[in-house]
Amino acid sequence: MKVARVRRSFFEGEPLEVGRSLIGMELGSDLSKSGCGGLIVETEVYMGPEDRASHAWKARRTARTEVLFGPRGYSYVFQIYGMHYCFNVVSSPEGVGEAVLIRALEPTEGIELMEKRRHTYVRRSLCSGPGKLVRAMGITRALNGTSLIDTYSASTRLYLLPATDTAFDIITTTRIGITQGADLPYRFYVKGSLYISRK
DNA sequence: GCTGGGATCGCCT
DNA sequence: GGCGATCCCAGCG
Repeated sequence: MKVARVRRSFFEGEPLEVGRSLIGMELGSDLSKSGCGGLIVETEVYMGPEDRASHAWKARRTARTEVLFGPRGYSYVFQIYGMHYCFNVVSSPEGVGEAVLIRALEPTEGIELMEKRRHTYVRRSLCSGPGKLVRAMGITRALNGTSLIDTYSASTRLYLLPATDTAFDIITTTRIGITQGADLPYRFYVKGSLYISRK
């Protein structure tokens, strides 16, 4: 049983530091009594109203982004390109809208289940992208607004565990797939990892 | 009310 | 490397 989840205070740091600190942590899901998860090897930070790439740009709120403007430590899951989903963790206090996008995992648990969900046995491709890891982990829009901190209960089925192995270097670079704010160094990944979405 | 673009992925050449 | 799939929402009228 996973119990040592991260605490709310983890998300109270400076946004870019939170994004960087998530590297090496374990993200897991325990859905339908079948756990799976992996080590976070790639993240991107989306700032609040001032970040043109952020859904919180101009502090515009919609039904879709409501969770993004909620309290820290909750999952923000949204659909992209009509067919994929992205998973974020809200890292700002209520009303601000900063979040960290989880972009890639090194698979560690429930590999067979993730292979089944992804229809591939290629380990390095299982979770090497935001849409891929969401599919592999069984994360759906139903998990939008799920707490990732402190308590573990029947309704909180996603968890984050502190990094156990921190013997890696982190590369800081620009975010992927955006046009606005494309020059900002808000992306982090594990140097040399086989499991990142792109160099 | 219509149109175009988006924090993607997998298949094609 | 290029492209289509396919939904949400912003911008325009």
